[in-house]
Amino acid sequence: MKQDAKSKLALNTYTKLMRGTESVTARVGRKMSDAGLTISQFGVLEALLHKGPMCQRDVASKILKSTGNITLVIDNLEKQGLVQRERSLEDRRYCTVLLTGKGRELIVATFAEVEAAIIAEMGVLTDEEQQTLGKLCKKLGLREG
Amino acid sequence: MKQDAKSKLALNTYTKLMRGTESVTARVGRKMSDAGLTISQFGVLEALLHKGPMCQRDVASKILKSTGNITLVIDNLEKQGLVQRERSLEDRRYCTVLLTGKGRELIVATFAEVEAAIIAEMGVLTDEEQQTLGKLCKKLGLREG
DNA sequence: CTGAAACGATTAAATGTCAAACTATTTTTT
DNA sequence: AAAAAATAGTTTGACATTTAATCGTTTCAG
Repeated sequence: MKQDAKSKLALNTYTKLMRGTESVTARVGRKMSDAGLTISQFGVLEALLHKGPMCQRDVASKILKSTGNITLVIDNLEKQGLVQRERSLEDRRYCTVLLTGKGRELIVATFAEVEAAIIAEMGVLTDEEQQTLGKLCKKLGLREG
Repeated sequence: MKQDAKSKLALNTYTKLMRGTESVTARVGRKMSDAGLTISQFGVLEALLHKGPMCQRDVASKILKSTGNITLVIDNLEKQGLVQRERSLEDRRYCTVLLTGKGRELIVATFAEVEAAIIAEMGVLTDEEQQTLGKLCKKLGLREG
């Protein structure tokens, strides 16, 4: 294949990857916003649900956002009574963040919705296609830079 | 395959898709921020470069953002002297947005950088893999909802 | 033990994002 | 032609995001 055609293929593939992903993200994201949650808020609650209480730094690394960001997201979740901060007694630099009852209820229900939406989205691909897609995406993500 | 395993596969594929795409986006996006442009700003300039002057509504639909958003992005580009607004004379509701010389220079150079980065990113996949990835992503994006 | 370095969290400033309300202009209806 | 509907753009308010600066706390080295 000529270099020029190779470039076109690469750009074309990139575009399809972006469009497809955005499209899926938008539809799955709607389940979150239907529940009154942003994607980040959902991510925080989901991490707390599945990994248990943790400090803000760990939350940040779990959802791949900056710590400055997490402060605000948790502020907003706290205002809504979905999570609670507890300053650690042993090391007062740490804030442990934990779900409230209300928060747990909401994230359990919303997670189920989101999970179903993801399964529906991926359902347009056969199992084999999904495996292939996963493999290719993993390859793309590898060279962490 | 059992339903449970099917669900796991779907969630797993979704995660890989998101991670891989984020990873690529971050690295390609660095070329834009190196040039002092945000992703949105790049998108606007690129549209103007390749499609020629257009009104804000068309810019918005081209980069898939809300019109309220575009107003601000173009405000910021205008402040930097990269684009220029011209109120249409026939229909005064329309603003035609066009590149300045400075804007054209910047986007031509930056686009080349970004294009090279994309080609490099996709280069970890063989041509055949790229074709497969493109096809699968297209399938995922289809059911516009 | 004390000062320096490291670390977790917070804050601030710049930009982006959307949705919704609003303005100005044009087109359509009656 | 006047009223109503549609359209392009702007503004506003709430949230997100990053980077960099700052605050308070803890650890560690001398």
